[in-house]
Amino acid sequence: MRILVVEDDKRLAAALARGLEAEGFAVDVAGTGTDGHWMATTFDYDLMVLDIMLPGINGLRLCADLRARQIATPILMLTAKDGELDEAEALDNGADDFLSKPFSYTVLLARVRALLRRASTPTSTVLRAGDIELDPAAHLCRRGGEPVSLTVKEFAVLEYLMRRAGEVVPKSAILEHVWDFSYEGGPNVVEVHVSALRRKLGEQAIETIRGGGYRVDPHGH
Amino acid sequence: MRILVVEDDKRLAAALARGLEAEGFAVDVAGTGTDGHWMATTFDYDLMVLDIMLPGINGLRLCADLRARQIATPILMLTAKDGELDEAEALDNGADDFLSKPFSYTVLLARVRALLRRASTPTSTVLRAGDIELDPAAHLCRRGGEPVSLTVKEFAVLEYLMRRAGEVVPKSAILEHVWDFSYEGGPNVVEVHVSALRRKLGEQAIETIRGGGYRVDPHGH
DNA sequence: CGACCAGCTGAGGAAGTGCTGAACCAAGCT
DNA sequence: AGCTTGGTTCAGCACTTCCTCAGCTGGTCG
Repeated sequence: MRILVVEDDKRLAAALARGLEAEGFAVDVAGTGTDGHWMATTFDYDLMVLDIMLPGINGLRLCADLRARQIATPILMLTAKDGELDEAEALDNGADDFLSKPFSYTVLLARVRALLRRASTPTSTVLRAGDIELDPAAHLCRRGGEPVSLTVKEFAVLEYLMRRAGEVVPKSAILEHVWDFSYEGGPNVVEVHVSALRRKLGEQAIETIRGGGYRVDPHGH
Repeated sequence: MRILVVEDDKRLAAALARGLEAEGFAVDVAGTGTDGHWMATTFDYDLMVLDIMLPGINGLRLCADLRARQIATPILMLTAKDGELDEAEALDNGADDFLSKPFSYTVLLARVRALLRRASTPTSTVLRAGDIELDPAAHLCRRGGEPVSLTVKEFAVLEYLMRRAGEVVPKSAILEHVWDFSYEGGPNVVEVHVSALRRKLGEQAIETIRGGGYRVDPHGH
């Protein structure tokens, strides 16, 4: 899951990024509204956190503009302390939720989770594909009922593939969603992790589409 | 379990804090409605105790506002002596329960426990996971029927993990809920206590998810 | 048929993460 | 006061995880 944070306060931005990364999200940070706009329209995020007060384009404008471009990504707006007006405006401009500063990281995380949950399929927390099931909340993976232990990265890759079960997912997409922006390595990392996953889950768990990417079959081969 | 007490009578507030802390709760105290509002929106509490009469924002307003912000934390309202009106109003404004002054500490504690119980699993006072059972009210822990003596902190950590049985709980979450506001230390404290718990309850009682957090299995491994 | 390209995988190394024993401190008890 | 107990910090250790690299495989196309 990839998140864009647009926030000009460097300390806050860094804290958010660190915290969210610790939860397994891939986080990109933009320091101005203009940068944020560019990144939001250039890459494909699963959620955005926008500060309302920004140099360049402000958060409300940014939000409204993204909506106008049909970008439906959930947006969490950070409003100034006790600015009740801001909050109404945030919602009017297409934000999904707001949070007034100062806020605790835990609250933010809860909101982020709620938004992601609301945005994704509103059913069952367990992902299934063939004889493989994956429970992201419990960090639990089973193959034919037998538990399989996965590392955090492996889990993230598999989760992403399974959320897109049936589709061919290009390596670049996996890279973009599981690794963050600042990662400079090549697509081989993905291959390495897929290889590890296959060792644990069986050859046929993940199909390779040469020149295209990977694919997990929703009904197991 | 972390509790916010908003009470302007310093003596009462201190007494409540001391008492609840002795039970193993992490307690933060606010002396005015305004402070209370800030803390309630900034940190993530498991329960709040609000006095209805407060300088700044009064208890009812505070409560209503928190509900408007989608904060669903259980709220116990302290109403003035025989104010039957207050009680109805408390409930109307989103409080979960009330207690009219003067009250005994024991009664308060019972209500607090009831609210916490209602908020998590909607049944039974005892938490169970595999062969481990935990009775927060009696401060009692058994492993396979055999009593195990736990310190207050150990108990608190285990209780939090067991209320979230099945989920992966990040160390940061444990820190936020078991330690209060003023604690500045790192995540190693959690490791130390988990280590102690494992020594007493067995290696497999608490699972480590590297890079993720800890998890207790509801059915015991 | 042979060169090339995409992808696979084993090895190795560096960094990160977690565990635990020991020391230290504060508070309560005798 | 001394003792005991619980909580915290710290440092060293062990282990895992992740990434890079390089050689390999097998399909594809000139």
